[in-house]
Amino acid sequence: MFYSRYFIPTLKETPSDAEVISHQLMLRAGMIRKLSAGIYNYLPLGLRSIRKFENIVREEMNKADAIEMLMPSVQPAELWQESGRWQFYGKELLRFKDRKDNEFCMGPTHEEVITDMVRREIKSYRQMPLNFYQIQTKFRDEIRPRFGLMRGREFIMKDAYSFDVDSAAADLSYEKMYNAYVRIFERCGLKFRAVEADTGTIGGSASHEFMVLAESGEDAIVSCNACHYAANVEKAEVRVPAVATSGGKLPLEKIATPDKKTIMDVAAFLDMPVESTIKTLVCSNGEGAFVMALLRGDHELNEIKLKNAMGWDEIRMATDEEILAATGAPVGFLGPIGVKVGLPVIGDLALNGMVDCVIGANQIDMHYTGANPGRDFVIGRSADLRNVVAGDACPRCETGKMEMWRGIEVGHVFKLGTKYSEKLGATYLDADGKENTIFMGCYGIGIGRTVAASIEQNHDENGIIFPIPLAPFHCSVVALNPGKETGVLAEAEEIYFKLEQLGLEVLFDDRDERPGVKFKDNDLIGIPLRIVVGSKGLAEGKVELKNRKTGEMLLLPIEEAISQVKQIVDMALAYE
RNA sequence: CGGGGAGUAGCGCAGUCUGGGAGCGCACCUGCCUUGGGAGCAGGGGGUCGCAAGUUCGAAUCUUGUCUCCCCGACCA
Repeated sequence: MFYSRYFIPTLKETPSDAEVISHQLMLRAGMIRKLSAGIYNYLPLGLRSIRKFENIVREEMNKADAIEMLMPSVQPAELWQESGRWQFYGKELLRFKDRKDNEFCMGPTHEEVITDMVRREIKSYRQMPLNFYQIQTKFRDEIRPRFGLMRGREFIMKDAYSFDVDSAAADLSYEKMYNAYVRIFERCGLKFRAVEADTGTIGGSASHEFMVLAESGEDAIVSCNACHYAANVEKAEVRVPAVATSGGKLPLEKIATPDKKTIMDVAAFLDMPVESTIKTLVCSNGEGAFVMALLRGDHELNEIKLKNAMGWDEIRMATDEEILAATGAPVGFLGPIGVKVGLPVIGDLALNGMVDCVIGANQIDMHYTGANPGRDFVIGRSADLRNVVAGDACPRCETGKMEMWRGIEVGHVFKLGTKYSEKLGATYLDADGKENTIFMGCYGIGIGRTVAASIEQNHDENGIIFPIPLAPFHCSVVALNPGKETGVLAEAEEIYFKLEQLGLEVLFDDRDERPGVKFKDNDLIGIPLRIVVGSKGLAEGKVELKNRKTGEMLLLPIEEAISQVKQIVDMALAYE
């Protein structure tokens, strides 16, 4: 590609509304431009990277026996009403009507559409297993789009849906996809973790998220430093603590704690370690049900765990007014002793080993000391309710300690079971002629998000450092002073054609610009390898080869520079 | 949806408090010059000051309304 005839509108200054580094660099490198909140134009350079990733995904999906197809982005409301998600999905689903007043939505995902197709076409166990995928534009009317391609409203996604005769067969399909995902992200040269995850609104029995590790990641994840256990903190299990049954020594005593409403204040006021305090939180399912949750003072409530423990669909912290009504006590001094009858009390597992604690007295400006679970108050039930923290013991192995990371969720695989096939009536006849419900799985990869994540993980002060498999071009040829040194331009052009003949994707910087401008642009847009052709080197028959990632710079004979580029690129693209 | 901030040239911003000429840097165009890390000089083009209404002799500036965008939170594959 001749740079002078291409379109790469780079920016010297950082646009003020870009927060994270990948967003800033994609704008500066001329890869994307914003059209509206969370909606972007993919400029030529950005599209090239996106296509690179799409093709890796496509190859690995095909290898894993998934079949490509394409579904519409506009979907009829009827299907969503049938699955029940027309009500459940909320404002995130962009809805509209056509001229005949029929209702439609922009597809945020395609379980309904694919299941509809399958129920019409699949009648026999002989037709399965099946796995359909597509790479397509989705729309989700996010409350707060941000971070450029990382969380857009319109975005490109690869989604796949598997159909199997039973749960065991579905497990195999799931495993195939999981392995394909590992290959995909390994091929891109990204540092990532596959973690156990909550299934959220999609539902289903099990799921893993694929997380690209990056400081700016929106998710907190943990992994064991000894075994393979890794999970999103939303889901990460706590090792059941050994129960100390020694019992409390101190008597229960009510003490005035004027105005001490937070755990830190109370602990400091009473000169007690925070670990000896119990905090009391009240949550609501939003439909009038409440629960009192007890945690060790320094622990953090995991709302998803509590929601799942209660079997609720929704959860939120209760408001101050609701708490007063439900418990009869003001926020800041809540406790389980003498609480209103009928309010369920659930305690975190960590409480089992605690003795002589500080706990709210359910009365303004009062706390109890010497409180002991079991002796002084009853915990209705015990469950894992808290967030895992770094250094916690691994729930799966004996020796491991948990490490914490930030991650960007780029892929998610779900075992759906029969959730959608049942609602939509997707069934088949087995060998005995008996009707059964199809078992499903669904598998997503954020295409644009992965490209953004790769930038988040690979950049320096000069710009993007693309891994070769995702780079818009493998290498560039920079002709120095082409306007004046016509010999240089001709020689550089020849090198450019030779590289292209080797099957390499080359950006030929033939612009009549000063060298500094070209170097800056080349670094900014993240071309992995750069050959500089100048009159001085040419006098000795040499050109300069620079590696964007390592910064290594070599003065080499022309043919050698060409063969080295070829070799480096081939090595980076090889995968097995 | 709650809290905070911002809309002035393609980008980054000043001007607004205290009403009266629409400005600066980068980018762009022309010429000269320069050519290994975003050069220099000279000349030039480009803006309904987000939109609407109001106050005023006069509004980017004051008032009211409205739209959009950004940040934090809640929410969210």
